[in-house]
Formats: sequence, structure tokens, C-alpha cells
Amino acid sequence: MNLDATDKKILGLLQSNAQLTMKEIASRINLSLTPVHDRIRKLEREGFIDKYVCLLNRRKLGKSLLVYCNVTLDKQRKESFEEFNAAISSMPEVLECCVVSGNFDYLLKVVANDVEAYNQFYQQKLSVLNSVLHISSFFVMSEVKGTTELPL
Amino acid sequence: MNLDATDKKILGLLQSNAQLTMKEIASRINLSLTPVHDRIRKLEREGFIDKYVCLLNRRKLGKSLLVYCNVTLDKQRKESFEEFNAAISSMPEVLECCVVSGNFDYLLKVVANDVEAYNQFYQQKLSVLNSVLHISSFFVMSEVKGTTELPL
DNA sequence: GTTGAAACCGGTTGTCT
DNA sequence: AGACAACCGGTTTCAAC
Repeated sequence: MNLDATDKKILGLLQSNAQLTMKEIASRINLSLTPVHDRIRKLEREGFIDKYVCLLNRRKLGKSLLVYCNVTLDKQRKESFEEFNAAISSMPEVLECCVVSGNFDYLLKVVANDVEAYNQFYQQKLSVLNSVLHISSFFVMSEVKGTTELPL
Repeated sequence: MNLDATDKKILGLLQSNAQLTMKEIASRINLSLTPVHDRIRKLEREGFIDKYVCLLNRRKLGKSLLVYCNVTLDKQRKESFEEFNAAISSMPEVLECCVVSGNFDYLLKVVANDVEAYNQFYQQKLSVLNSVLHISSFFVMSEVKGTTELPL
């Protein structure tokens, strides 16, 4: 399926604020309720919209530390990747994890309350994995930008 | 303000699905409508909930390429940081950008349609900045995990 | 904190152009 | 595909317990 300009406008509005009413969306793009309604349902059905969520405030929740870390796996062991993927998936501290090109294997984005909590995570959950060969951590000192909005 | 177990349950539900009705939330945590309503409004007012958004499907929108890149700035120039921050803020391709500890300055998360589009971005938008000294790009080959849900 | 009622508003559906 | 109108369900506010 192909998106037209109207669909993109709707997606743009919803990804910046999912609480906009259909009325508001309709008036902003100069349309009536019905087509807005039908288009949104279609965009959901077709999988353009993955889910509706609320974004929580990291600092308010005490998770003031953000850390990116590079992980290299022991590639001698064939089970390493599955093992590591499964382990990571069940760690709530890890928000993002992906396999990257370059001289290490994984890039992780991790949240923690403070340096001590991160150290706990590092020593007791990450470095204990048999699949892990090497880890290097990069502490985030300042967040310039952090959005979930994709360009349309 | 301090969160109790009930608040955390509510936040947990909302950050996984912001379309749950108050009725549904109430029944899942064995409470009546009124306190659920009041708690959510309070969590919004106090800033625990930043915003409600919808998450779009990157691939469906043609943005199948995810790239992380490390950027080193020219620290001889005092204006470099402000210049770079301002430039990045206005680039829709850049979803995340932060200052990190270690041997480079910034870590960026960038989306693009394909390698060619990324190269365009790289050559015409990123490397042309006077503040930029060095860039290295890491292409994401597989996304193991990618969530906006914070641990509670 | 619970229950119930009432007003309001947005989402939903059917029908028409 | 878009407009209009009627209906349904959730939210919001109130009261009383």
C-alpha cells in the first residue's frame, strides 16, 4: 500500500501526539471526520502504526543514567548469538540492542539509576554471560535529541 | 512526589499500550474508576508521563536503514558544540543524539531509506558542518530489541 | 478508597452525495 | 472518497458512603 500526502500528515500528527482527537486532526488537515477515521483505521490495519504508547520521564523515575555499550561476542562458540539475544531480551534495563557492522558486535542502550546501579548490571548481568568476550561502556553526559518520530 | 506500587502498575500498563481504557486498567489492578482516573491525571500533571505518541513502523515507511555514528568535533573552535547541537536538532533523519564519554564526542542514531540516502545525508548534511572533525558510521544489521518502555 | 448518576464528548456506523 | 447525522461507549465530575 502507498501513502499519500494526507496519510503522511495524519501519521505526523499522531506520532507527535497520539491524544489528538479525530476532530482536531480533521480540522488541521481540512477534512471531515469520516475520512480521518477510515484512514487511521487503515494505517493501523496495514501496520504503518505499530502501537500507541506513553513516554515516561526517565529522570522522574530515577533512571538518570544512560549508557551505550559496545559488546563483542565470543564467536568461537556457535551458540553465542542466540544465547546473548535471549539474555538481552529479558533485561528491562536494556532499551535498545542491535547487531552492528564494524569492529564490535552489538550496540546496547542501557538505563540505570546511577553509576553504582550500572556497575551492578555490568558485573552481575552482562559480563557473566558466557557469550560475552568484551564490553566497553560510554556514559551519556548530555542528551541533545531523543525522539521517536520518524521522518515522513 | 513518590510513586507507590499502584502508580507503577498504571505507568507500566500505559507505556505498553496507551489506548487501554480506564475501565480496563481499573479491572487489571483491581481498583475502581475514580482512583485510576485521578492517579493518571496526577502522573501527567507531575511530569512522570511526558507524552502520548504512536510508534510508526520504520520498514513500512521505507526507512529500512538504521545507522549509529560517532562524531568528533573540532574542539579548537569554541562555537562547535552550539553549532552542532543546533544543526542536529533540525535534522529529521537524526532520532537520537547525545554527548558521550570516551574517545569521541557524539553518538547519533540516524534513519535513512537506503545506503545511498544515508550517503547523501552523510556527505551533504553531516560532514559539511564546520564543527565536525571526524565521523564513523556503524550500520545496524539486525535489531534485537528496541523499546521505549522504562523499567519500573 | 467505592458506588452510582448525569453531562459531555469523542468514536463509530450507516446513509447520502 | 468525503459529508452528515444518529448512536454508543468512555471520560469526567459530582454526590454520598
